[in-house]
Amino acid sequence: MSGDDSEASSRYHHGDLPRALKAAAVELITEKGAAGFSLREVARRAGVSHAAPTHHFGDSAGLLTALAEEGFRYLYDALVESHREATSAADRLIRIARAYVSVAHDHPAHCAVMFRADLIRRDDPGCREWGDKAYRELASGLEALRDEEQSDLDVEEAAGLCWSTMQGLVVLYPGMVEREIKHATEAGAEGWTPESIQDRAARYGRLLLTGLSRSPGA
Amino acid sequence: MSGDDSEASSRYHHGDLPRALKAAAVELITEKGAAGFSLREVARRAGVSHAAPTHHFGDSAGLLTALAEEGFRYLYDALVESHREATSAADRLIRIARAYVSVAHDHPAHCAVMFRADLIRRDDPGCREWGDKAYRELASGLEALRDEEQSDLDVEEAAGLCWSTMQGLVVLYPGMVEREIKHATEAGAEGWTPESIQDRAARYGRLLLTGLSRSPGA
DNA sequence: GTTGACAACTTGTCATCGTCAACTTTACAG
DNA sequence: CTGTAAAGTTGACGATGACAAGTTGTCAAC
Repeated sequence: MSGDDSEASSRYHHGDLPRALKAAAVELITEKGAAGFSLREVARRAGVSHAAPTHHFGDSAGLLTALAEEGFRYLYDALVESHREATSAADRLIRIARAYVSVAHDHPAHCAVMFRADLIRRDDPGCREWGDKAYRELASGLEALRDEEQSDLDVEEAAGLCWSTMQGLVVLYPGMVEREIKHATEAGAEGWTPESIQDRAARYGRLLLTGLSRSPGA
Repeated sequence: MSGDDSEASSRYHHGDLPRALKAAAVELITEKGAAGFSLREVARRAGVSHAAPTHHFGDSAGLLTALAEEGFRYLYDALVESHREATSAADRLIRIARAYVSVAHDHPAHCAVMFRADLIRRDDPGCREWGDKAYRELASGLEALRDEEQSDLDVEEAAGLCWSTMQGLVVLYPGMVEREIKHATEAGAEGWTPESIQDRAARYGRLLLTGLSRSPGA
């Protein structure tokens, strides 16, 4: 009746356990990476017994799938914002690149599982829905680019290229999703700030733009 | 003295266990993905006890690191071959793209661990050595491109872009390293053959080439 | 306002996993 | 023949994911 914990409503036994579990999972993955994830540890951090998550997410793939869905939602939101703020099609491509890196930086734990088919259920309805929406948002930005500047752009092809490049960038460079080999830098892994990777993403976007703006069917 | 098993020499107790373990690991990862990997299962498939791998690889990260090193070696070899067969700098970039996809297709298990900092020891000397060699081979191809066609190409930048794009391509498209969400295809995951992905990689290479061949500092 | 039913959560168990320590077997040097 | 070290085995420990069964809280119906 009176003893509310902090924020969540008193609809359930212990407040909003699903949310608490997802938060704990994010925290754990951020700390130890996707391989360090453990359902029991998540439950422990949420202050519940080791079997509590079962009733909300089924198994560990269920929890991680929920995280992936959330991640795609973040990506979708960021892309929509890019779309909204862009002043030209060219500007939009660069903003898309920055958006991708922003999401990876702001939500590393989500990104660490979003593309891991071995950890999540990629055919989950919600996960698919938001993933598709994010991809379609990217494609629509490229359609605008085609309409404004170039008529012979293969949108599907270009979207695949952009998606792949940004995904590779995020996976490959240190400090983003999980620390990674630093072949591309040789000089050292330090010196990679979120801003520098953002800038790199923007330059890549520009390079892609240049390539996409010429006749692709050469 | 006389009872050789099949191929390996009789130098050790049971032939060439390290090789047998790596082969079993490749088989297991190919079947069940990187997350389905288990040291004990590998030992089981190699016909030895669960603790045998310890004496050769230390722990599971040791075995996977050895696999990653092997994978980088495959990549290096493929890139060297691309370099050798190329008739022009432009042709080289396309061949590099194809090479990357070939390695991912021929050695999916290796590629599934090569970029997984949470599973391998990225600072392992051998792993670093071959990874660096592969990257430098890519960079040298781009240097040739710069020298032959364009003088103001930022090689480091271009190499990063190519590396990221190919990595993303390999990770993202179904049937390659591990089956993945298929946002980029929507129509369905079927219809993705190794050849079609190879062609896609080549087209991406061409697009990148177009972008890289113009002044990057626009 | 008592009862009953269901959701939320707990406790206990099982097979499996990675890692460690101790033991056994084989190869080879002296 | 003997001793030593590498190669491989057995056994054990704590931790994990999944499952089964029990417990607690909540809310609707009467």
